[in-house]
This record gives sequence, structure tokens and C-alpha cells, in this order.
Amino acid sequence: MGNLVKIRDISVKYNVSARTLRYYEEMGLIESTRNDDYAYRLYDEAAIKRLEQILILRRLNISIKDIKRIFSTAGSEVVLDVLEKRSII
Amino acid sequence: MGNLVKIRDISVKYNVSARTLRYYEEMGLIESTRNDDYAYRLYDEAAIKRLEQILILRRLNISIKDIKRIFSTAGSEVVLDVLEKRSII
DNA sequence: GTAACCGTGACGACGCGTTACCGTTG
DNA sequence: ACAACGGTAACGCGTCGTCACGGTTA
Repeated sequence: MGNLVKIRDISVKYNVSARTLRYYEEMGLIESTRNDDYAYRLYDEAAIKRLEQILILRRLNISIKDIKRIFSTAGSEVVLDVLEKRSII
Repeated sequence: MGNLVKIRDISVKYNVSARTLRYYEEMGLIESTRNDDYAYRLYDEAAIKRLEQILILRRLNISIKDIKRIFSTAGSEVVLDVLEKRSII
């Protein structure tokens, strides 16, 4: 259930550099959990789902800032769901 | 009918620099007519409409290349019409 | 202990869209 | 004289790559 994944695993699985993942976090697009007894970034299910959406939007050439706006816009879940279901691009 | 407009008039009306307009043309986004007896760029209705669409898409942060792709994609007129009618942004 | 890993911070590169400057041309 | 032309340079921004260096984990 509480499946926490390290940055490298994410990086490999989604073919995104760790640098990019940290950058996305720095830009406020994604969040990682961090325990006190574990100094590294850990990603939960929600974060991973977020990342998948980000990657879809990035593939559509949408800028980080616009993605942020999309996430912080009410009703965007619908759009994101559509983008997820339909294989656009 | 055949209302041809000079670059400066376009520039003023749409608040776009003449340089940018030439750049758009160079990138293949827009076309200007050019008479033999008049060495300067002239824009017809179609070109102006094009430009309006370009400006809308640019305001949406869509790159020049993507705009080109949109223009050269069948069925994009619908999308462009929608964007025109609805005041997105 | 020793690899392999991750953290932060900084610097740099590249592309893009645009502006600024300039001499030239109509 | 006044536009518009087009070349080059430069800018600001965004998205990372990369390196250094030190701490952490397996």
C-alpha cells in the first residue's frame, strides 16, 4: 500500500533524469515525502500519478508554469483524465 | 475587398513589432503579398486572420513550431474557431 | 569500510521569442 | 525625408546537464 519509491527507480521507470525530478519539485510541480530517519526523497502513489500527468503535459510541450496553472485550476482533473485515457500524441 | 495593409498598420493595430511580423513570416507562419510595383510587404484579409490566430496561440504560450503544426493539421480550423469564439485566457 | 547512492548549490548550455541596432533600399 | 528591408547581436527566459563536494544507505 504505502509504496514508497526512490528517485532512481522513478528515473529509470519513466526515463526522466533525477535532476529533472528535483527540478519539478523545486518548481512546485510534484512533492516527495521525506522521513527523519531517511534522508532521501521518496515518492508515493499520488506523487507518481502526478508525475505521469506532468510527463504527458510536457510531451505536449506545455511549460512548467502552465502545468502548475493547470494543476491549480478547478476542473482540470477532467482534462487530465481525458489526456490520460486518450493517447494523445 | 482586396484591402491590403502595410506592416506598420498591422504593427500598430495588433501591437506587434514589425520585426516580429517578419520573423513569423520567416518561420512560415504567415504570408505577405508583394506587388512588383511595391517592394514592401502587404497583408490581405487572410493574412490578418492568420495573424490573429497566431497571436491567440502565442498568448496561450504555444511555440512557433507548434503553431505551424496546428496550421498544417487537418481539422484544426475547428479548434481555431473555438479559440476565437471563446475568450480563453 | 566501501561502493553506490542521494543531497544541495552553482555554473553553464542550448533553444526560443523578441528586441535593438544598423546600414541599405525603395 | 521617410518607411520598410534584412542581417547580426544581444537579451531574458526556461529547462535542464553537469560538476563538485559532502552526507547517506545497502
